[in-house]
Amino acid sequence: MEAIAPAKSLVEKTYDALLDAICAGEFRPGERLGQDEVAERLNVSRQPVNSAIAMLKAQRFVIDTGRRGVIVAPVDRQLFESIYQVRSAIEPLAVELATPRISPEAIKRGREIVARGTRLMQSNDPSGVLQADIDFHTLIYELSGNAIIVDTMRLNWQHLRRSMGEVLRFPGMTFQVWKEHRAIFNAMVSGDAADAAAKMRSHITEAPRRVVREA
Amino acid sequence: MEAIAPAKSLVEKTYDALLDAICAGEFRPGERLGQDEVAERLNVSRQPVNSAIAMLKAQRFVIDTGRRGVIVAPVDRQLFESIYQVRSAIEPLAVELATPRISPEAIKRGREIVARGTRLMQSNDPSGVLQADIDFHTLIYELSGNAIIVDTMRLNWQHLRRSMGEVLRFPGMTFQVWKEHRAIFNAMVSGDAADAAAKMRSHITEAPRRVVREA
DNA sequence: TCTCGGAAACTCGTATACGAAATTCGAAAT
DNA sequence: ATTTCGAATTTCGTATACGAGTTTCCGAGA
Repeated sequence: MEAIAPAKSLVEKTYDALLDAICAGEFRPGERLGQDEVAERLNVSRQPVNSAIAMLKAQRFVIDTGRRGVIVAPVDRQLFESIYQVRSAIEPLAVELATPRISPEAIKRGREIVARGTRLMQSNDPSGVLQADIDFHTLIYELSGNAIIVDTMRLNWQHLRRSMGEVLRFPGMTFQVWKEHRAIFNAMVSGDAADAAAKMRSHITEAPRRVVREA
Repeated sequence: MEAIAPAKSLVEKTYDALLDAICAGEFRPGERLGQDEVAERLNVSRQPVNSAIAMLKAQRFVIDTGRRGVIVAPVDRQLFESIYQVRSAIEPLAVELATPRISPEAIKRGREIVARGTRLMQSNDPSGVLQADIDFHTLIYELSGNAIIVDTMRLNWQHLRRSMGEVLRFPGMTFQVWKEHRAIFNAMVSGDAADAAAKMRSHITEAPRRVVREA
């Protein structure tokens, strides 16, 4: 029952590869992204690379220097804070919308994610925990039935991956967070949307305080 | 004191032209968008058109048919509702953030927009009123100092333009709305962020009820 | 040694070319 | 008249080519 593979174009593959490389920190902030260089690395012509970079530019992952191509955008504390401000408003909404739409399969999947996150916490696997964090929140976005939330937050999480890659300790990297995830999800399962949303609100509001703060 | 013109590339110009044409309803939903056709119409080669369409695809303004190019996305009531759900969360936040950052020039500009919107209401100019509506909310996004809000809502308003182009009466097309705008802005000017945010919340929550509802 | 000028090399944006997939259209068969 | 099969046409995705603007580099002059 796999959704049919849409046969990605080279532009899409290039975009995905670049975005992932940037967010995983394989390209350093400020580093120049040459089209020839990327094209050779991915074994495509410059044409798909040019298109992909245009999209990354519109999404603030790279910056146009005006003269010779683009550079990887610096990791911006302002952007990080902007995203958390937005999350403080969007996440509780997503929970409200998702709670009455939760399904047995979703419950199963949610519990699996919480268990996985908690387990990876114990085995001290930062990137695994981050992925579980993303998965947990993305599950809620998808359950919300709101396509705008899904799309918007997908991009925002990519930005967050960058910020969190810089510091080893990130908001999801504590036991407290996974206790909160569990509590939020339990409230959702029990159908108490208001309680779940309130728990989510404080979850997000407290999260940035847990990050090491630096200019 | 004009910001220097960034010398837009053909890709950007093509993207802007296509987006505006789609949102203004010049291309009908479901209509095929041929690259050659667009290229000729804008006097550019297919290359910038291809890039621009790739971006529009990622932003849901056009849909890939898989076989021969793309079609203009149908105006989707679900999308409209999703955006209003998001706005119900984002707009009050934007007001909270913007209120303590308001400047004398911003006050001047805000009053000008409200006056213009009210005036165009009276002269029965729907597209002018819509533009004033967009301007009013965009001013608040910009004052919020939150780049994510600015970027996200710019795209969302383009989607809304499409929805509202379908129905002659849209949420901004009533006197009540402009009375509310004025009240919100006055609360912001007086520095009462909580009151302004509350007023904005009900402004957004009530708005969709004012639109003619149709499948 | 340091500065300056200009030529060579690089890199990007855009145009054009090419191959593959899909659609269209017409002719032959029923 | 209708259906079917395949060749011609259309159109896209991607590669390659080209022109313009920048940067780099090196040698001449101070």
